Amino acid sequence: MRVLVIEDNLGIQANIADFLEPDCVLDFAYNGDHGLELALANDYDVIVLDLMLPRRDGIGLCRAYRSEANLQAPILMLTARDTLEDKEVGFAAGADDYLTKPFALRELKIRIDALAKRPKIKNASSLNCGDLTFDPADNIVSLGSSSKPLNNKEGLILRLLMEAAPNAISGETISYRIWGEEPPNSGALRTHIYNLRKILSSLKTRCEIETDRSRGYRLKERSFDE
Amino acid sequence: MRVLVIEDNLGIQANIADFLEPDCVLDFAYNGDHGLELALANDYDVIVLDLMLPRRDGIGLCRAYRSEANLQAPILMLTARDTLEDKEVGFAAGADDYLTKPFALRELKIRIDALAKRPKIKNASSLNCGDLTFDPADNIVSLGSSSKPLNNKEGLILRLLMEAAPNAISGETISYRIWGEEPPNSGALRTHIYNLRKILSSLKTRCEIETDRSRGYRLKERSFDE
DNA sequence: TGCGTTTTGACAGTTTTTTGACATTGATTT
DNA sequence: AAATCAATGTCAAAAAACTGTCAAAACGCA
Repeated sequence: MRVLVIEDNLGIQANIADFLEPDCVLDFAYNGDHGLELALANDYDVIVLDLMLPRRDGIGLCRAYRSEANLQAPILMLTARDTLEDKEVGFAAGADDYLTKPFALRELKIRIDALAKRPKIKNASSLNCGDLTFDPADNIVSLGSSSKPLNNKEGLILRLLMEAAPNAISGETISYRIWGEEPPNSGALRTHIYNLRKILSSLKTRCEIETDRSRGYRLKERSFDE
Repeated sequence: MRVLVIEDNLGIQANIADFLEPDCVLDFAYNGDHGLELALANDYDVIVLDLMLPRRDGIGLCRAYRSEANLQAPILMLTARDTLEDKEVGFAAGADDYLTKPFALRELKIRIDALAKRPKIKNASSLNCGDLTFDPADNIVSLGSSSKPLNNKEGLILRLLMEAAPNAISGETISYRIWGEEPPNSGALRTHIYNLRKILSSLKTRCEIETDRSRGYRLKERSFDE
């Protein structure tokens, strides 16, 4: 079972780690931004979310996750706030369970197990931009009736481009989202972009990958006069 | 939203009714037998279950429901018992949430709403995909009159594939669901898929296990022209 | 022990991913 | 305007990863 714990208090973190570690693979995030990033990038069975976080508020994180994530893991909120209003806000933001501090670790464990049992919700998964459609579930780009399968990396890159569109996304960001801390040490990304472009143009789409020199890439619909 | 409330205390019942009635269609059961009967016969969005019941204990009811119901509604347990052991027993019996008396009606409402959001689990006794039928109870796949028994692992894998169909399910996920944290350290899964394929093709089914390279396997019905 | 189940390990074939060498581009400096 | 430099495009080929195949070994149980 994979669990993401977004909690800045190191003591609580350590407790949770000790208690859950035998049964779970745990990832930790120490602030909201990092937490959201991990949550979106990976497929967890449960997300444990403290509401008091540096960098990004837990409620906001939860909302953002619910609206952006493709595969929705259940979220268990953890907080010292225990008024009904707080709970209402938490559940309204998309929580699935709510535990107030101090709590027993065993109860946390029990509730995590219960949450993990329920099936995950899939968000409507297909993306589009201009005349193009991309379905990350099966890595297929299509324009009307014609379509092409992408391989894994190409799919990831196109997904990032589509999610970012019409803004540019930096090569560094793409690289980090795909490879994490250790990207290949040569211009692999360049090659993938090159291949993606070939595939897109073979589809005769009006979308193309623009490069914004030294800033990144952008997926854009060509205007008629080009 | 349809909610079944299994609760013998008339006062609590009335309170719940008053509070939830505007948003929910409520059914009430006053004892365990009646509760189980209603639960199995109807399709509720949530079941609120008091644990102290005449005629049939709530825990037993919950277990019975989980093993017998085809469409599994989430169960919220309601009880005065608040020790961790009680909660453990409750969740182990199949509860999805657990609220101890006395509780605020608003909190009950909030949690009911949260539970209702999640999709219900299907407990279909037999699965099918295209022309194939698989009965997980006795591990037999069949197509019309011809059928083949599967061994344990093959059955588990076919079940996962059928549940996921028509989507792909990753090798990692299958592996985790079958072996947990410690999968065999060699390509056992590959071998099982290989054998499953042989069995399927011996049945002359139009379903086949497609592989989605680097993303997993998918059970798919061949189209006519293939 | 014997038998069915499950895992292992080796190999081959395929696809994906990375590498590296070189060309091109655009901005900046001289 | 020419020279320069970093960023990017292009492409083929090497490397790595993934998958299918199958026989044999290990396991678990009656």
